[in-house]
Amino acid sequence: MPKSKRLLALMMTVNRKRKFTVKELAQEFEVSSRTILRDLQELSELGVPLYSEVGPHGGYQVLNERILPPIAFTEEEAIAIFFACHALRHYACLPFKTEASSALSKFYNYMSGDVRDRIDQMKNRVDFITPSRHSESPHLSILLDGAIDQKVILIEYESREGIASREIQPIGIYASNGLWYCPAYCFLRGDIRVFRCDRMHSAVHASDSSSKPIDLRHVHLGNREALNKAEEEEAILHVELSKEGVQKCEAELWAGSKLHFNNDGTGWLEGNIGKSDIPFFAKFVLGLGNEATVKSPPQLVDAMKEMMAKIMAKYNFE
Amino acid sequence: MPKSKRLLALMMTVNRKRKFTVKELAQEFEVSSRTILRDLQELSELGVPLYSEVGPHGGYQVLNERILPPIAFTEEEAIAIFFACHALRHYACLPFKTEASSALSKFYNYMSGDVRDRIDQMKNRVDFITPSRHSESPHLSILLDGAIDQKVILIEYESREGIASREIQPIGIYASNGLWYCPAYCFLRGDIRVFRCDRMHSAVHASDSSSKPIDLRHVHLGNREALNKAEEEEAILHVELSKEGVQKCEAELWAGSKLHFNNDGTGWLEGNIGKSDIPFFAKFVLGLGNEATVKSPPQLVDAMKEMMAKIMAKYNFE
DNA sequence: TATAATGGTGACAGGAGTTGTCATAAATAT
DNA sequence: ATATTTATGACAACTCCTGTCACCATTATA
Repeated sequence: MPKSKRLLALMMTVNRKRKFTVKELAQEFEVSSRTILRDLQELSELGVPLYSEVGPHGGYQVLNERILPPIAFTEEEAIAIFFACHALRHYACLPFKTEASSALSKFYNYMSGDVRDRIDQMKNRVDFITPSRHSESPHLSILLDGAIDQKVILIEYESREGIASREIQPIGIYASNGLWYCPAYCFLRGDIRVFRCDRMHSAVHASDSSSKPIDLRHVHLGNREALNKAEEEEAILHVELSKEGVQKCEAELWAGSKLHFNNDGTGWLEGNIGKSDIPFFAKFVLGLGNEATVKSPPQLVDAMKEMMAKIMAKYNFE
Repeated sequence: MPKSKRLLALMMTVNRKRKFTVKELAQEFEVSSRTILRDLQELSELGVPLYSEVGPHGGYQVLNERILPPIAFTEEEAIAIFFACHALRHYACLPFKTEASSALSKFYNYMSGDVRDRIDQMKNRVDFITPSRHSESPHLSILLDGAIDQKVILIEYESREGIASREIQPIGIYASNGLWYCPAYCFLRGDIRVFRCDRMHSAVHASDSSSKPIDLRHVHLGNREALNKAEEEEAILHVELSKEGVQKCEAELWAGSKLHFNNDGTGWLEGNIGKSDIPFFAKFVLGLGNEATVKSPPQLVDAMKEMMAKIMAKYNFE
């Protein structure tokens, strides 16, 4: 193999096996150790962060960083990647240790001149907005670890009733509307619940004397909904929606599976809801104003009336 | 210069000048044309999409794609980039011609094994969710072009009053909550307005006999708000919020500048609003239920009462 | 139609750069 | 001590890279 090709191949190999010896590579590439040594020095000069230790159990290592081999991106692709990463700046917290901005600036700097110009032109003209949040979610990494490695996490969680300790086994984390959520198996309830990450005052690996992890490897963000136990008494939700009502509902995550469309843009919500969720839906439907008409359950209409009565009362007497 | 280094340098040069002749490069690199020809063939084999035309004014060209030189990313950075791009899959429409998925799969495939494993582990455990929308926004590219090149765009826009033609000069586009918006100077109103891109039934460059572009180069997504003319009669909004109310308001884009916090997590909304926006705020505050108390303006309270009366009526007589 | 500009290919000799071998050194784990 | 491993220099052998030349094909332009 000619040297120019060997160097590129070496670059990939070296990234694959992060630790290796000169001899090993020499055999793999069918050249002498001396040659590999010379090659590694060249890679080093090209920017591959190599580190070596002499002695038994010594050898070469690639530090921290990985070299991405030359990749062909179309201009559009490069720009799409840029703005996707750019969008992450709206998040106060991310589950990755690094800031996305460091990756972004590397990417930007390596881009050829005209793509960079194009990006500069677009920078203030395109954005993916996420509401920026007041509250922080510092425990994302540990929750994600727990989800990947099937570990039990002990959290202090602030719910409406106050702060309490809970043992949970995370299924994953997701950001929606600028807030981080963590669906997890709750050992207290014996079921899957969604927790808001910014309401966790602390989160640690629950190692000693605590609940044993259960097998949730097959449960992930994509399929967790199907697994919710239906313990609670349910009611059938049926709400007719105007066109504007449909558009507002599309913004709601929970509505995804319940929302149906007519051809003219109007639609309706239909599905089972827990009776304990009725206050939530009452507020929501009230916010839709005249764009929604509740057909069922009657309890929901009652809840709305009650809520309106309270509001009325507030403004009449204040 | 040894060949291995020349190839890398050539890769960059070729990306910089997208069109070039063999002779040109031969002089630049101080080698013969024959060598350059051989080198270019090798680059081609390495994946650089080169295209050549013979004859006068012919020469080499790099097609569409650019080669990113080898970049060193830390594992965390690579992962952050991956998930940022991954998040774009929630969007039905993007202003980039390419799908983000093609860039993503390239990126993924070139990644070294263990980073890929790590990503696979995280794939179903981390997500940035954006509500997926029913409506399409096919005119994003043309709007973005208009914003960058200061062009007037003729759109057919569906507002509450029906469909009408309008001439606008876009300032930029942004996605929020899965919907695309386009702040633009509206020649009809003589002011900056925000349009929803999915309500544009068509969008074309307005070339003939139409309004001339005005100079909006200094106006962009970051500063457009300061430039809104305050023509309309305004009212002072003041709404007190419970803790839960604050959290709901944080999700609203418009609330950013109006939302204030108390130390205990409660807060209030304060700021000027146009009187024509009162119906909007009425619905919004109603959706907050008991979590909000309107202090001002009185017209807002009236609007809420009226709305509640309508809703009440609906359920009493149906 | 001729001409010049451009890419494309094959052959070949000379030589630049690459390679393997050997010697030697230094560090370190067992 | 000994084995393992990186590190460096020198030098001959030799690979493969390079330039030159010859020739062809295509195409814009005079």
